[in-house]
Amino acid sequence: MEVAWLNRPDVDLDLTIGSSVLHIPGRPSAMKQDDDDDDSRVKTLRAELDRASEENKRLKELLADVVGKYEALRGRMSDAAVVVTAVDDDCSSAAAAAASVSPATNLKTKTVGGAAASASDELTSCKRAREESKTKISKLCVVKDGYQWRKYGQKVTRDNPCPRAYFRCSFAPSCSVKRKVQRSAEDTSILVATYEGEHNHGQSHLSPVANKVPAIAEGVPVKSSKKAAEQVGSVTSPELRRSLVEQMAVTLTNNPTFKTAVAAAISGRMFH
DNA sequence: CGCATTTGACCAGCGC
DNA sequence: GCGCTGGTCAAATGCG
Repeated sequence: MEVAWLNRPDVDLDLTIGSSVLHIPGRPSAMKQDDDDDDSRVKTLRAELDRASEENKRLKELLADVVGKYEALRGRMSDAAVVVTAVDDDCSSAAAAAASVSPATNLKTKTVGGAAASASDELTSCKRAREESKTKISKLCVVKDGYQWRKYGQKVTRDNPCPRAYFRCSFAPSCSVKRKVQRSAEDTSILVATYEGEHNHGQSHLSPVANKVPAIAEGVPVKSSKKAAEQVGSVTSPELRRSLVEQMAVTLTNNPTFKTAVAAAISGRMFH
């Protein structure tokens, strides 16, 4: 959209009227009385015109300001559209496993389409916040990596005030994989996940290899722990990385909640 | 009523 | 041996 009329040549906003406008050439100056009257009238008119010019100037500045803000807003709208599009399109190049920035109402563990989403300690501890504002989009990420996790413990560790949650894979009773999830001490918006062990069973909707990048699977920029780093290190080949990216892309593309959440988050940033 | 989560208690490893 | 810390257990609790 464009404020086209602003640039039209037939619309001239400059209403400044110079003193010459009031000059009446060739007028006889003999009649003193009339001259005095004229002088006072001229002064009055000039003063009025000065006021009008002043107001015009102010209005012009105001309009310029509004147009500037409009253009800025338009630019941000474009950027937002690019982001959404990127999520939509670049899903084909995103990382492995399902990760979703979800509305808080999805925080509780649910089984969806055979895959399970496990909530971390932080997620469950924020139930109150969820109840307080169900319409707000949470910054928290619902963990969704294709496996079913069962929480079996929680502990506050020494180096981090945020509690650490312990999960076991409940997809198969014999599976010994464990997962630890803890909010980063430096940035509480970051969830750090650590995986231990290997799944000895198939995955519900993702290939087992996706599980080897737990950090990415959490949908958060993870500061990899030693063990997680070891596991991530096992998928450093470009082919494998590409594969993981494609898998995550598909998952995100098919996740309407993710799209909605991203759009809501963007609009929330724009108007606050 | 069944299942998942919560949470305090317990255990093991490690450093002093 | 003691204390600290991380990890696990299991009874209690909540929810659908």
